[in-house]
This record gives sequence, C-alpha cells and structure tokens, in this order.
Amino acid sequence: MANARSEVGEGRELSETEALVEAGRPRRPTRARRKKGDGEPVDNTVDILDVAAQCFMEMGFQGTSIDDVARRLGATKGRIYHYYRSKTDLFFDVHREGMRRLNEAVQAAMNTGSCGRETLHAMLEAHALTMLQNIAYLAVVVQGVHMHRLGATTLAQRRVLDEIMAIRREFERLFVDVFRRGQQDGSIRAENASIAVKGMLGAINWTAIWYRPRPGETLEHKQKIARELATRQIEGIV
Amino acid sequence: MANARSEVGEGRELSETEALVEAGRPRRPTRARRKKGDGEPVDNTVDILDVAAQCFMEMGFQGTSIDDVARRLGATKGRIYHYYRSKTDLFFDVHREGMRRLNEAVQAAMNTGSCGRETLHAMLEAHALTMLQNIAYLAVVVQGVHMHRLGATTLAQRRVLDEIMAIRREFERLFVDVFRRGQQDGSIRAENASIAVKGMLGAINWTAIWYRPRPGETLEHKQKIARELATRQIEGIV
DNA sequence: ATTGCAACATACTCAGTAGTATGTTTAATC
DNA sequence: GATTAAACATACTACTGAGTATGTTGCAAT
Repeated sequence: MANARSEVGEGRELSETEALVEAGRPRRPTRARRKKGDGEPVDNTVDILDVAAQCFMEMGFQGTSIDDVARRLGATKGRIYHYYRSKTDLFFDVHREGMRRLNEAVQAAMNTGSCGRETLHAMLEAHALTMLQNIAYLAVVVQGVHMHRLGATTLAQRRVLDEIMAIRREFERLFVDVFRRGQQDGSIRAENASIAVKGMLGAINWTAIWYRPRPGETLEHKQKIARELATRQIEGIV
Repeated sequence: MANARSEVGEGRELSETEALVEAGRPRRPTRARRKKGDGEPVDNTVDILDVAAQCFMEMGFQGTSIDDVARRLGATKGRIYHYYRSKTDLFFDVHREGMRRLNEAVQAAMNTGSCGRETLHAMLEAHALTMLQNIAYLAVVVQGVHMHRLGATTLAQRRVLDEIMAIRREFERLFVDVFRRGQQDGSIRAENASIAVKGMLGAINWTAIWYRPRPGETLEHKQKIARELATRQIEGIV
C-alpha cells in the first residue's frame, strides 16, 4: 500500500460502530441517481463486483490490480475508487456478497429433512450447488479464508476481516450443530464432529479449485455434481 | 516482472530438454563446497526451501517478496538469486519437493490393502498424514494447483508449470485407478469415480487451509486426524 | 603462495501499482 | 435554466519489489 490513508483529519471522523458497519461496503451517494424515465434507482456497483470477483478468482487478490478490474470493465480506476476506498475494501465486499449467497442457501436447507443426517445432507447439497452457481464469488470467499493472516491491513480493515472470520466460524458452526443433532437422534454414527465437518466442507469448497463451468452448461448438470458430492460425504463410497 | 530475462545471449544456450529439466531446479555449482573436515557435500538450498515454503504458505506467492524470504533467512536477496533464477523458479522448486514427498508416501501405500477400497483408504490416510507433517510444502502445492492460469509466466516457466500439472494429473489418476479397481472387485459401490475422487482429495487437501500444528503436537495426534479424515471419506458418517 | 570459483552481500535500476488530486459530463432538483 | 452533486475519466505521485550488476570473502585445488 503506497500511503496508509490517515485515520484522522479530512472532515468528520467515523464513529467506532460506523466504521465497523461501513468499512468495505460501497460508498452510497446522498442523492441516488435514477434511470432515464424509470423510477428504479440503479446500483452501479454490481458490475464492478462481478468483474472483480472474476479477476480475484483468476489471478488472486495480490495478483489482481485495480487497473485490471477497470480494464475488464471498459472503464478506468476512477470508477472503482468512486465506490470503494481501497482494493481491500473491494475484495471484502465481494467476499461478503459470496458469504451472503452461501448463507442464504444453506439457511434455507436447514428447514428440510426429518433427522440430523438428512438436514446435513440438504445443507451440503445446497452449499455445493451455490458454489457451482457462483464460482467466482465463492472462490473469493475461499481465498479470504486463507487470507486472515495477511497482516498488511490497516486498522479498520482488520476489523472487517475479524467480522468476516466471525461469520465464517458461525457458518461452520451451523454444520457442527446439525451434525451433533444427528448424533443424538441416532442418524449419524461418526464421532468427532469438528474434524468430520472440516472434511466435508473441504470436499465441497474444493470445487472452487477444480470446477469451471463449461459454456452452455445446464443447471441439471450442476445439480447432479452437487448431489453426487453431498451424497459421498454422507454415505461414503462403500 | 521487471525485465524478462532474455532467452538468448549470455554464453551457451540450453537445449530444449535441458531447459525442461533444469528450469526451476536450484543452480548446482561446478565444484561443490564441502564442510570443514568432513567429506559430506553441503546443500545450502534446503534452508532457503524451508523458509520459502513457510512464507508462501503464510502470505501466498504474490504476497511474498524475495526480501521477505531473505529477511527470514537472516540473509539478503543475493543468497537466493545465487541459487534460483527467479521467484517463480523458487516457488516451483518448493512445489516440486512437496509433490515428491506426497507421491512417495502415496505410492508406498498403494502396496497395502487386500481390495480396492482398503488400498484407497491407505492412500488417503497416507496423503492426509503427509499433508499434516509437511503443511508448508503442501500448502504451496495446493496454491500451485490454483495457479495454473496465472498467465504472467515466461516461456520456460510455462513449460515447468505444464510439467507440474502433468504430475498432478498423474497423481489424481492414481486414486481414480484404484477407485475403479475397487468398483470392479465389489468393495466400492459408488459410481462416478472422477467426481468422487475430487471430493475425497478436496477433503484431504483442505487441511492446507485450516490445519496449523500446535507447538509440541505429537505424531499420534496427526495420525489420529489423518485416520479420521480418511475413514470419513470411505465410510461416510452413517 | 597463488589462483579460481563458490557463496554470498551491497547497491542499483526500473516497471508495475495503489492511491490521490482534479477535471469533465450528465442528470436531478429547485 | 441555473445549480449541484453523482459518476465517472485523466493525470500524477510515491513506493514497493523483481531482477541485475558488481563487489567481497573464504575455501580448495594446484
């Protein structure tokens, strides 16, 4: 980082909680721009987020320059820095969006199944399918997990990173909890929930490494892969 | 990369095969230095390799500077560039060493077990244990897998990368082959060997993300984790 | 004793890149 | 229709970091 943005000065300072909530989130205008005749307000950050996710997936956080993202957008740095304070903030926002989609899908699956094992199965399948459908965003999430020791972050950014890590731990805890429920209702016989879950999530998350959608790939195909992966984690190969 | 080293000039040129074999490998002196009174020749690259593996694991390839590695060695760039032509070559050599250790362990396990499933189980356990025992090197291997599209490599480096990817594909094929053998001898009922193996290897490889050895951690503990992970992949959780 | 090379250290170059400062256009509000 | 802010583009700064060129030291073979 060329020059650490001074934490003081430049107008009003953000309070502790504001900084924690706002950091990494796109800057919202005070007066949102609306489309020509339409009344719908436009969010110009979605394109940036999509392209950034793609770049981060292909070249990694450090390997991606803001100019790379801008070039792929057919724009310049100015557009990106208009919405994001820093490259790290942009990365975090992609990460956050990925986690949001993942959480949404898995939370929905938690309401299905008649025993712990069946619920877990549904959660794993939902997780896998979400990975395959949002591979760029989720590849960034996977990177983010491995990134929590990068150190070279500012004070505010470390806060956001802690928040993200907390969300991830919470996410993993969902699986452990359902696993334990399955142990109690007798539908799961394996012991050591912690290690078992880490293995299962690894099998799913690994798709971020090997899976790339073929052009024109159908949803059914993705579902088939997701079901296959989830089933193997529940039933094994015997 | 500041200046791509010119492929021509500077003395004798390497032949195609020499370049393929030598690239990424440490430069060997024409007259090996020996210890004081001892007759044993010394390999000064092992320290470099160990430290580099540690750095690459903690901060990633792009996030690690040669100066970082040198500083951790209590040395300067000069020492590293004396043995390695480039940062990429250093990374590749760590990768190669990691794959060597992994292959060694898994190959040994292939001679055990009385059916496909048992052999596969032994291979997975050996794989997992090797990961836990060489987490830095294997974390680099995992990074390398995800790196094959980084693009920004020179001609010679791309050759080495292709070689590495070939080795990895060969490695994965070992598991698929044994899987199919298990399907034929009836010890494995699951279908779709390719996806099943990708899931299983993912569960094991994921240790590169979450596992960090506690100080004073015993071998038995590592073995327990490895056995647990492997068993889950074979038997599932039912 | 001298020579030669390995094994580094030191000092430098230069391109890429994060972030900033500032200009320009367009749409909404009054 | 004048004003104002959003939504960018352009131009610039400053620094990091890969790779190089060159110096220095110490062992080993002759």
